[in-house]
Amino acid sequence: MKHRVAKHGPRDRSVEQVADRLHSAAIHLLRRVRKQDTATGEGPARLSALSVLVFGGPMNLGQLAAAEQVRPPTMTRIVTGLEKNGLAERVSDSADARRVQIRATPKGARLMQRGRKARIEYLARQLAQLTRDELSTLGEAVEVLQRLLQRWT
Amino acid sequence: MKHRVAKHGPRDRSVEQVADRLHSAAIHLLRRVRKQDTATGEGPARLSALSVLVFGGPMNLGQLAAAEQVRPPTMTRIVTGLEKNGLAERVSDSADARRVQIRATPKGARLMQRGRKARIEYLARQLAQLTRDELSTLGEAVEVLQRLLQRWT
DNA sequence: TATAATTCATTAGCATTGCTAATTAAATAG
DNA sequence: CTATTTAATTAGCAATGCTAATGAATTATA
Repeated sequence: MKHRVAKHGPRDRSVEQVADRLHSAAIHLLRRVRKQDTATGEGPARLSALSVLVFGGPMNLGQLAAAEQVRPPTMTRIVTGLEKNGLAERVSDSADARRVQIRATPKGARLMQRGRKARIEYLARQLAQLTRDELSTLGEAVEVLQRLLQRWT
Repeated sequence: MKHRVAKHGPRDRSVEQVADRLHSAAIHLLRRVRKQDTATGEGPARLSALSVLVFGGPMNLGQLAAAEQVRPPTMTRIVTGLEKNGLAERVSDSADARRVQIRATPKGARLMQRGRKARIEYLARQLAQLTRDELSTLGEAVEVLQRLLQRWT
């Protein structure tokens, strides 16, 4: 027990410190990057859903809602907005008439690629200020995060 | 020139790769953490503004709007909401009657501390799955990010 | 098979949060 | 003393989140 306690105390504090800073950094990072996205003329929810459609392929409304961690009525409205702007379309499911397949249109895919490009280039311009070591650390950390997010409960 | 190009090509691709993944990871991280915050009964904009007040001290509405990167009318409404719930209050500025000082109430400070605690503990529980090395990498990366965000243009 | 229960999407209605334009009140400049 | 500028607010629009209720289709069951 003793060595467990001795290991746990400092470890936990460090974990919480990282957690706190990570949270803060994520907020401030996204707040800045988001401004780039306004150039597309679409809101964040639509862009995020469109991104899932473009990079993940067509899916049902319910699946899309789950992927975006949003309730179905919310996703209904997001998809309606995307459809209105010609970025996605509803396709009726032949097997089950209750379901609706949602898929990105070519226009939607183009907008997504463009927006993604602008966003990443903007971020990359900022990251270019880092030293090679710092960038390398950041790269490793992002991979750690990706793995963590995959098995997140 | 030649060695610059040789260094630049691969470097840029890597920067963009990190940028892309960083963006995605930040989005998904916050999306999950945000759900914890709903337990406070306050929306994200109010919690974020309250956080600035609690940890940064009282300030004018305009300053608060700038700190939160929103327009003054938006902040007016956020402050009104906080005030309605007894979490912050408006204090008239003695020097300049156009200005309004906003400050967190004790209740607001308590809610903030509690919310922050819950949020960080939640995040920390997830981070606790990481190895010591992974956590250390993440810790370093977060510091890199913090420095970068400070000198962000 | 006929009916009951479930599932998927939508509609309706509410609250929050972002914006711009216009307004009000106060301070400052000319 | 008037004109301009500045700080905050009000008014009004759009996007995004929610729950509850509805409609339509599928699946389970009596």
